[in-house]
Amino acid sequence: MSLSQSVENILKAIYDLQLGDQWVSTSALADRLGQKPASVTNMIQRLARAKASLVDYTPYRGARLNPTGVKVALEIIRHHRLIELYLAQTLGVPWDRVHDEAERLEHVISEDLEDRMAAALADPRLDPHGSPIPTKDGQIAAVVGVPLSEAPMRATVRVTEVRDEDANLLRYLGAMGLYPGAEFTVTGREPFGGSLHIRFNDQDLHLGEEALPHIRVAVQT
Amino acid sequence: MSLSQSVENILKAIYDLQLGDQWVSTSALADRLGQKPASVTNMIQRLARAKASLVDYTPYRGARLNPTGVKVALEIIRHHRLIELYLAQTLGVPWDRVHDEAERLEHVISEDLEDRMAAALADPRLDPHGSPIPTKDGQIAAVVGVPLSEAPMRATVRVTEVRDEDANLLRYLGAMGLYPGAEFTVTGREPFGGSLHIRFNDQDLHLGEEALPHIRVAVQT
DNA sequence: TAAAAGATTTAGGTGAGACTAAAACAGTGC
DNA sequence: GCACTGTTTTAGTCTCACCTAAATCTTTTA
Repeated sequence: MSLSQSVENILKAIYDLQLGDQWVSTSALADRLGQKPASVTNMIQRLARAKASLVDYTPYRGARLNPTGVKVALEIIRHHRLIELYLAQTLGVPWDRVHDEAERLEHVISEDLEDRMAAALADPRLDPHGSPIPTKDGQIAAVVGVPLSEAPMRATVRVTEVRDEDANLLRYLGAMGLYPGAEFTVTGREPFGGSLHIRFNDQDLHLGEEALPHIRVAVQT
Repeated sequence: MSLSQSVENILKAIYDLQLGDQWVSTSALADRLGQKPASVTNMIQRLARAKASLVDYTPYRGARLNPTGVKVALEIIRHHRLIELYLAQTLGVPWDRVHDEAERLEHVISEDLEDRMAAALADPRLDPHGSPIPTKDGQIAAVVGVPLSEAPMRATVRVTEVRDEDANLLRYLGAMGLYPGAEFTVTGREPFGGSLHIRFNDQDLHLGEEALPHIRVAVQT
């Protein structure tokens, strides 16, 4: 039961976009995958009427993963995040580049290689962006922290996760040393739009509004 | 100028089968690639009439790489062999399994990753099977040694290379410790067929005729 | 509540990469 | 030098993964 890269990518996209047991629209998927909605509809329909189906599909509602689909998606995400951490840790690939590399590698590594990387990293729980790595048996830790946009004013917070898709943001944060684990204080918020001023490491930084949903923080007590 | 995996594979196959500037037949390529001759003809024709052509093709004669094609093929082979060595050395993948893994990975690693692996291995010259790794600028060392079938009787020889495609042979040789660098003596040859008896490490081993062309040795003076 | 706006699907098309069956060609043997 | 044999190409078909344009459905709004 080996899947094409296209299928693996669409499963991953559904997993990422699905909230609870809600449906994911074809246009949201098309957006995420950089394809046209009609193309996604087509793929999803083929996927849904395959024998060993992984997704449920209702016309005009959208798609969602069934339990088997979730398991498969988590396997792919495990590959992705293990590879990211391996590349960062062992080969020194900067954290803003590991995503693109993992995006291609995740589809072609064997289970054996997965196991060897995991062992070399001593069964890690988090990737370089702070995202949890699913276990081999398909468990995934709950998300920690809240989006930075919801952090209270003047609070001291610790970065728990930075979403890995936006290489520019990662480069910017990385240059500042603002990795998961770093602590900073929320010093101000623009009245409209909501971009944020923070104090980190004796520097005042400004985070644009579009960056905030990509950053999760835990408010320190 | 990024090539599909199918195209990369066919270029590699032509490189492997091409002797000097001779033509490689479509059926030989089909054999090597596990496809039908008609499929190969089709692919080659498309390849040959592409603008930036990498292969010459003459109907009923076959295909061969032009200088640009050779350069591209060597880049892919560099990827393949670097990956093999990296997996063996760094992750402990046994030498009979690195080939299959590299076969998939070679098409998806970035130049940056190639460089990082090469640096981690201190710019290696040979892969785990003793095959030369092309340099980044497309040079490749000459083959060392002769096929074991041509080794003289009672000679002491040193293994220089074992072709990586036959996992069973690699497993057998590996179990004996017979890696590149190992020395043994040719003790006997079967009159017909030509399978070989050797003495290595105080053991008498028997190598079937089909194994001999896959093993290259340097005769010790 | 009906029409407009927006989202989604259907219909039809393309190119890559494979296949089979049939036709064309090349090399050999008489 | 011609027929036979085996190789190679041509012709036609299939699936996958995308696309555009047109039709259909859903939701919003007047």
